[in-house]
Amino acid sequence: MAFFEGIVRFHYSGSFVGEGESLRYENGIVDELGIDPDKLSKIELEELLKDAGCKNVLHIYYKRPGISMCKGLKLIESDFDVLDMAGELVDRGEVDIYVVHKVDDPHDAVLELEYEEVIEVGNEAHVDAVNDVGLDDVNDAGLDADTDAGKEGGLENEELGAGGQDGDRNAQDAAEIHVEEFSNGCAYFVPVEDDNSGDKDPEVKFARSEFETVRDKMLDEFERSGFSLPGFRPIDAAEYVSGLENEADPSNNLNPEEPYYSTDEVFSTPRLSQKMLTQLVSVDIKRDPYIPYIEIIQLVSERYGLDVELSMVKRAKSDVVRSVAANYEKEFASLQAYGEEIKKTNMGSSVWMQCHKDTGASTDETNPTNMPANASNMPTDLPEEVETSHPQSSSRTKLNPKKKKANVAAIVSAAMFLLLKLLQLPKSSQLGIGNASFAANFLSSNDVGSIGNATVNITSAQQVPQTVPDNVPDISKGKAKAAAKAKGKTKGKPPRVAGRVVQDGNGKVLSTTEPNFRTSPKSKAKLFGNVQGGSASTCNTPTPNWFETVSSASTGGLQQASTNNKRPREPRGMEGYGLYTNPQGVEIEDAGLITQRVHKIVNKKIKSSSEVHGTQESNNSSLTSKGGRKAPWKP
DNA sequence: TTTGGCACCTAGTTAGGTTT
DNA sequence: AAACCTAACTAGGTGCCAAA
Repeated sequence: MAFFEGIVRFHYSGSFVGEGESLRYENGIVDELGIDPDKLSKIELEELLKDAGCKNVLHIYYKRPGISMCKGLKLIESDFDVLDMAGELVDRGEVDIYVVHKVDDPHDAVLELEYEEVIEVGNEAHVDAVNDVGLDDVNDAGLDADTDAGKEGGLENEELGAGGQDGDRNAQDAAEIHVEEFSNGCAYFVPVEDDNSGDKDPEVKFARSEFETVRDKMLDEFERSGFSLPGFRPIDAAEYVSGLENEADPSNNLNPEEPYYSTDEVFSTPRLSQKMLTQLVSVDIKRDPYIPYIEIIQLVSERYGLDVELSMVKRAKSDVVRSVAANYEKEFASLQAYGEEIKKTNMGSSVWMQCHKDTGASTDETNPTNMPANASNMPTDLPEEVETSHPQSSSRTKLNPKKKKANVAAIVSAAMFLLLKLLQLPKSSQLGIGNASFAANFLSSNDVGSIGNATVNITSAQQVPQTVPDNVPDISKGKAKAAAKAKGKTKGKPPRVAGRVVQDGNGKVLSTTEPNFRTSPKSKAKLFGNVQGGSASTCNTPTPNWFETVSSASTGGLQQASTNNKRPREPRGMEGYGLYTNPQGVEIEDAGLITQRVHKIVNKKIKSSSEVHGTQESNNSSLTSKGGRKAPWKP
């Protein structure tokens, strides 16, 4: 039940006319609805309009109350805009929404597209008309229409309504202007037709012939539409197979009201290429790199009315992510120069950089950092090679290729880096919703031929605030609570990482101890296979010195890795803790809750007959060697 | 060359069982 | 009841191939 409903006034089926302060929306229908601002979303808005019979929606604007039409219109592009609008609705109690419709006639749409191409070659005469056709480039900053096409042509569009434009001009008007321009010297073609350079080059020659084909088809298209242009080549009826005769002359159509759809490859609806899709969704993917494919498909469907295949979406997303990563690399590469510049231009500045390498060394020697990276303590006595995955990356990517190998020291170094980053947070800091995790796959083989992999996850837990901060808008509190609730669903109490961090008063890390990864003897046995009592895997890698097993509460000795002699419960269980102290040694806070989970999933090529850990310790992967699902295990 | 479809593979989550 | 674990599941990435 809504506690508050604001009045939302929908204006649709009309169009913007006038200019400047006299800009207005005319010939439209107005519907008023009482709406709970908390329930507003872009999809909800579109649904409401759809229910009202409002079709061909191109753009939705809302007008900020109390501000004139020409300055107060804001384009609704995402839920963020809707949130802004909801804020206005709460403040003012009402808000106006204006709908700009698409051009109905497909012919007009074609002309509109082609018309913009004319602008790209710098024909100033058309700039105003573009805005008339569909408010395409009206933005939210006072409707300053600044088109990319206009920019390329060295033009700058005038503010909507302030440039002598007739808002009620329709696409046909635009097309006529377009045609006039063509008949007056065929501006689109002249630069190419007059260019005789490179005639001897076969590629240029071929390109010219292609151009002529395109030009002729385009002229044919105009002819069908009743336009007479210089250079027109009459359509050869022989080119058309039976059933397409009517296309040669629109007047022969049985139903003149029926819109003409060309089957011409140039003017028919172009196929949405993967590259185009990449452009369409790149903003959304950059905004949320973890956006699921299905959401992208829905988004494209809702926003553009296009159905796209999953594999296309996959590739598009992949391209965007790759391009972003490339940018990161460039930016990272310039960090040092940036730091030098800061020191040079701002005397007295200090620049600290913490670098992490994928090689064995964990720090760059040139780094003047006071954050100990413990490179010298990095263990090097772990199993041979590991595969790595990037923190917070859920899957293998091209940037983290399957075959990429790094030594164990690098893995632990990376884990350390993550841990230090976590501990480095000031007392009041939160990582936000979500886990930061690091995973390493240990590929272990040994002389009896078993091959396995283990995953070590170091996960920051409970980083979601228990209470929603006051500065979080009401509208998002529910989501934050839901996320917090969802995070809290993790079962059991995972083991912890122990470490000591000394901070200064500003939360800056002065020193740390190397964290000890503590886990049960059984898990240790599974990882390293050298504990008395046998092991799940039969590899005999020495236990690294950083890997600490929990001692017995009664004997103080190490526990046996055996299901019939399990580690007894201790008051602190297996919990480690992170201790924050100030330089005087006074505890600041319990860093805790940086957890480690150790799993082992072993794909044994030769199954051992002595699986000492019983049913729970089954080392069979749930996957077959072919990647399929195995039948559920039954005792 | 692009796209769709598929197989294969990996990572992360969680329900529910087992052990202590 | 807590700690720990596995199986089942979902989501996603990569490579290959055939068709357009």
